[in-house]
Amino acid sequence: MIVNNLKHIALFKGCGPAFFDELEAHAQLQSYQKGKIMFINGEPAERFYFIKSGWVKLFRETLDGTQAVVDILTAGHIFGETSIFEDDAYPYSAEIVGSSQIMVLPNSVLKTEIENNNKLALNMLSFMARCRRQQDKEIEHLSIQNASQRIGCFLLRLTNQESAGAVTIRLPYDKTLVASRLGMQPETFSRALAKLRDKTGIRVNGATVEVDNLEQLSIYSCAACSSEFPCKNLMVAE
Amino acid sequence: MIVNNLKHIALFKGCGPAFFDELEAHAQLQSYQKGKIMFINGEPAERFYFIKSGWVKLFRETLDGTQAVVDILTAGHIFGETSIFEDDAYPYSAEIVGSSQIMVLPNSVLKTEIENNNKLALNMLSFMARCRRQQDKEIEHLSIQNASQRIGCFLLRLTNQESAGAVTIRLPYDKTLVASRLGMQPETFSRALAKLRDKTGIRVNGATVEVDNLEQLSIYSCAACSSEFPCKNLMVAE
DNA sequence: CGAGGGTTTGAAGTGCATCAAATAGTGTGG
DNA sequence: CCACACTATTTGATGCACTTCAAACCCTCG
Repeated sequence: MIVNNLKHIALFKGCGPAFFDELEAHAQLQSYQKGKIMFINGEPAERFYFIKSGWVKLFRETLDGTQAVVDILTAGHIFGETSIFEDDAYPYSAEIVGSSQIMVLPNSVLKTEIENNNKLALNMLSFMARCRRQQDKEIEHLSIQNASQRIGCFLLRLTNQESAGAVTIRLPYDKTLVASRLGMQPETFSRALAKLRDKTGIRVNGATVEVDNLEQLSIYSCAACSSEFPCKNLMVAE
Repeated sequence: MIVNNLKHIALFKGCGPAFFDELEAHAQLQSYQKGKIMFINGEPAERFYFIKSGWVKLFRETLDGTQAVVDILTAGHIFGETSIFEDDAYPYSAEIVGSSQIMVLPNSVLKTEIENNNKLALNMLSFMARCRRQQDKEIEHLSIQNASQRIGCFLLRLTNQESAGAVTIRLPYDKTLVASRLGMQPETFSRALAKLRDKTGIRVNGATVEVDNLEQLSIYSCAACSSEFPCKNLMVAE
């Protein structure tokens, strides 16, 4: 079954075989190239999507063309599903930013199942609660962290929190894209990363960042954050 | 019954009398003075709260004491309820900012009911979806609107969208508090409001703002917003 | 009337954006 | 394998928006 991947994500834990059969009946696995727009903000939302591989950017844009990046997702994440609670319209636009394999699924099946299967409704609630918490943090960071600290925080989220000592981090996508994800200009990103390097002793080489002392990075970045120390992982993995 | 107010809010539509009886059995109606801290971020979350009257500020603060205001709520809103999906810990702190009458209720009853009553779970999902959408907007505004535009947007949300012509708006609380709600300093608020006045022809007198031409205000404020024009109401009323 | 908080104003500094241009890196066809 | 085109990234110079610190002003309330 092509929907097998879905069986392992937390959101669908506790859903019966009938549900997966129904999904399978309408599922399509597709490949998309960088630049492809999956849907745009406000469009009627008939489908949700599961990312098997690749990268997807969620964003909104104003009349004058300025973009606000909502999130950038990768393998294992779903998107477009929340629209079933919001007038069946997508609350953001989605664009492929790295060639992706994506499973296309009907929202109607999900909606029906949520209405009838309380377990799924509860999973969905936990999921949404985690998203809200993440968004809360996002708001906090935008208002009280400076550019360098936001980058540091971003790097910390890329490490597996467990590793205490030295780590090597690879930026998952373009620096320009990271910049937009963090709500700053590419030029600012470049300068702020250089400043972070000077302040915390990290070494930057292209998309590779080496950190000898995670704690020092944490002290600098998390100074302006309400999170417990050290920073809890903010990723909403599925 | 003191919980009668709860019967009319959208979240609890479809809940049976047994649920309200159970709530009633543990409900307390209390009065609190300005300055009272209801709970702090991270504390075990045993209760949720319904505001009968007054104003409550939700916020988080960093080690160095900087505050990030999450939201400011008034009569008809509930808070502290999302913690039941988040390790039973409050995700923010709550402080009374205007003397309030508040109904104190046990989270356990709510949790049990959500687990057993699918209708309530679905209501909760809609509610959370609306909150997420609001937060999305919040993030967008912080990153692409300037101070004056954020104030204009805030004023527009205080009007009842219907009224097309001239309106008189009263700021619901301190200018200092409005400033923090919008993520700016009181000084910046003062100057940005003056700028907004010059740009849109509104008249400001203490806490009273008179708008002759809502559209002009809307054009100025919503230029940097992805919302449909004019701005949809963002309040998450209950 | 005087104390104290809220609000405004002034002056100076900081951080980020913007515009412009140089540099590095990548993929292309010859 | 090189030259070229194109994009990503960095660097420099400048301006604007917001913050910060300081002080004045205003308003309310005892």
